[in-house]
Amino acid sequence: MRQIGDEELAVIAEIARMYYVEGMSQLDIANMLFFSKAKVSRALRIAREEGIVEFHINYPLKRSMRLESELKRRFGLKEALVVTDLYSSQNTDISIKRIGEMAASYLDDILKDGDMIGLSWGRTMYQTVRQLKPSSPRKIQVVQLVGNSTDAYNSQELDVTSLVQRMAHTFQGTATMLYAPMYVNSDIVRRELMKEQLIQKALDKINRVDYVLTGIADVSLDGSLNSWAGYLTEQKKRDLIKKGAVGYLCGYFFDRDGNKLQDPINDKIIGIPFEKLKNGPRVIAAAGGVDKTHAICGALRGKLIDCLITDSRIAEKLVGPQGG
Amino acid sequence: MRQIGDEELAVIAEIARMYYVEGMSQLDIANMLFFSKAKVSRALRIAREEGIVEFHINYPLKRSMRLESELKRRFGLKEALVVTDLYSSQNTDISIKRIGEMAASYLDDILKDGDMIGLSWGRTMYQTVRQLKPSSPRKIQVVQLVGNSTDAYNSQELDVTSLVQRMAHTFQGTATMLYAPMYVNSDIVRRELMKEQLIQKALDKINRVDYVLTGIADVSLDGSLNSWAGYLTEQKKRDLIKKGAVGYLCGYFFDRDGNKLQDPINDKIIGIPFEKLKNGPRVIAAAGGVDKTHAICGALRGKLIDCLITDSRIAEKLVGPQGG
DNA sequence: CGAGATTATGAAATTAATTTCATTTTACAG
DNA sequence: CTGTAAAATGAAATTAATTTCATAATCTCG
Repeated sequence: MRQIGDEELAVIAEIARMYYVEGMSQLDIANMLFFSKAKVSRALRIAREEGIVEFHINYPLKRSMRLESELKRRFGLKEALVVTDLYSSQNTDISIKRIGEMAASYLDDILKDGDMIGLSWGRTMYQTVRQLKPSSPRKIQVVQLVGNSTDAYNSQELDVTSLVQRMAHTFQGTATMLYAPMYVNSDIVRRELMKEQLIQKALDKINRVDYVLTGIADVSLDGSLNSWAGYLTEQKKRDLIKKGAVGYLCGYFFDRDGNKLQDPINDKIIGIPFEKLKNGPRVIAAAGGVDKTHAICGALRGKLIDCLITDSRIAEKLVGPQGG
Repeated sequence: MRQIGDEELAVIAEIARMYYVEGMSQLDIANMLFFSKAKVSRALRIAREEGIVEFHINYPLKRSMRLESELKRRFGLKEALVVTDLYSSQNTDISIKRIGEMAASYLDDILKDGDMIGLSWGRTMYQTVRQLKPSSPRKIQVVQLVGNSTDAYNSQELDVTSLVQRMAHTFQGTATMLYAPMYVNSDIVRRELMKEQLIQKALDKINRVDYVLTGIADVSLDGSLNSWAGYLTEQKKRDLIKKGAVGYLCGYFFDRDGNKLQDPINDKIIGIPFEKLKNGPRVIAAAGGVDKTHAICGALRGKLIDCLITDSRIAEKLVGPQGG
């Protein structure tokens, strides 16, 4: 993508301010700054694309009580939050933003002084952390649940470590990082690494978290394929799917019944133990997007999660006749 | 103004989300919700007007170092912050928002644990407090500098007390309120009131603040006239202007040299003593808008303030040949 | 330096958003 | 119930924003 200079960015920001904040017309802006109308229009597009201008809706997201109680009943969930729209968006990014907003407000509701919460990685986690607006600060402990993935889609911000630190900072709590890669191939190296003081201490904290906050990824040939690039080969993915993988959560691939998949990759993880997910902390999964139904359904059937935050489109499918 | 129902508000919020957040066209939204295009367009107007959608520009405001140092030199200010535009907005509300944004970021820079800051009232104060985004919490003490004005333009949010509480809450500091009217006509009543424990304690704190944060209002026949309505009669204003009043700050009317105006109204105040402004705390004044130049100039000449936060249009006039 | 490719530009064409205006619906006093 | 005023509505006209397209500027690599 094309690079935008600093000076240019300032002009774009100014144009965005004039248009959105001041409500000037593009024509007036163009005349004032001696630009063509086209240039102003293009500047505004860049402002939106680059996040120079952000839109915020001061109105709470709508929830569907019907779907929430149906989900709870059907899958024995302790809690369910279903974000509804008046229409159904087909855009994954937007679903994820909305689910993240809902998750952020839920966390603000439930977290209390002294709580320990473990964080996983992914776009939904990023959107959740980004949108946290604590109504009051809390001395929570935020713990990194899994090691760092190779490059977290090449973005600093999506990195687990950053998320953990950001969340801790937002609540004015403390952050505990797990300074290790998510997967370590050599058994010997992994075992030794896990004995290191620093790692050991983090793993110990992971075992004591009150809450686990994670996303759920779907494993399919199309789907979120691209996101995984650079860190899971196309071949390996096909292999996993053949073995029955439908979803992925906290580093583990699981099948349609939510069982940990029999594959070496699932034993190379540095992070929260799989069994710990099923008993112990309250596992909050925030997940949505174009089609994560199978993945979420697997996680639900395997009782991997206690609280699901999703959107109405997915919830409808989950409670539908073929759902449970 | 017309009343908008709750259900309708939800629809408007949803439309705003679809248009601004998701980037859908108004036509698509109209088709999806079975509305006319006109209705969607009107809903979006309401969303903007009612603040259901808010625009945020992720780019720092530009400052003019030239004007800042010139102001400091010319008026012996300890500090000056000048917000610049690529163009000159004629809209007072927007100037005030921008100055408030700058003031908010300045406060985040300077306030330290244990600092005591006194707050005055007005639209600029409101915009400042609203836009505070502490980079870290601080145990500051926020003190109400003047009593409550009769109705603060009929708006709860603009009320000094609310501002003080909100600022304290934002920084996670403490709030000290001055539970009294700003002006008390009867000398006896005023003196007795000031002896009350609660008031006395507040006044005592006021005398010990490290910073004073205030706006500056201009006193002129047109100008911000309307804002003062209900609390200063047209006749009284004419009278004050005849006596030489050009500006107003922390409850006091002052003349073009920044001297406290000789008028009974200036002795009926419950709040920070006038002399205290000139020696003691660092007085930070945030002020701008269509024409506050005379008022600000008076305050500067009288050395009523130590730090001025304003916009480039006013700063240019202040440093211009006729300025000092 | 220069040929080819890439990117930037603004006038004009197209598409989208807003406003007008005539009509319908709703609110409400009698 | 009326009758009247006020508010809401959508088709059409107007105005605003975006995209296209032809051209100009800039960058890239031999």
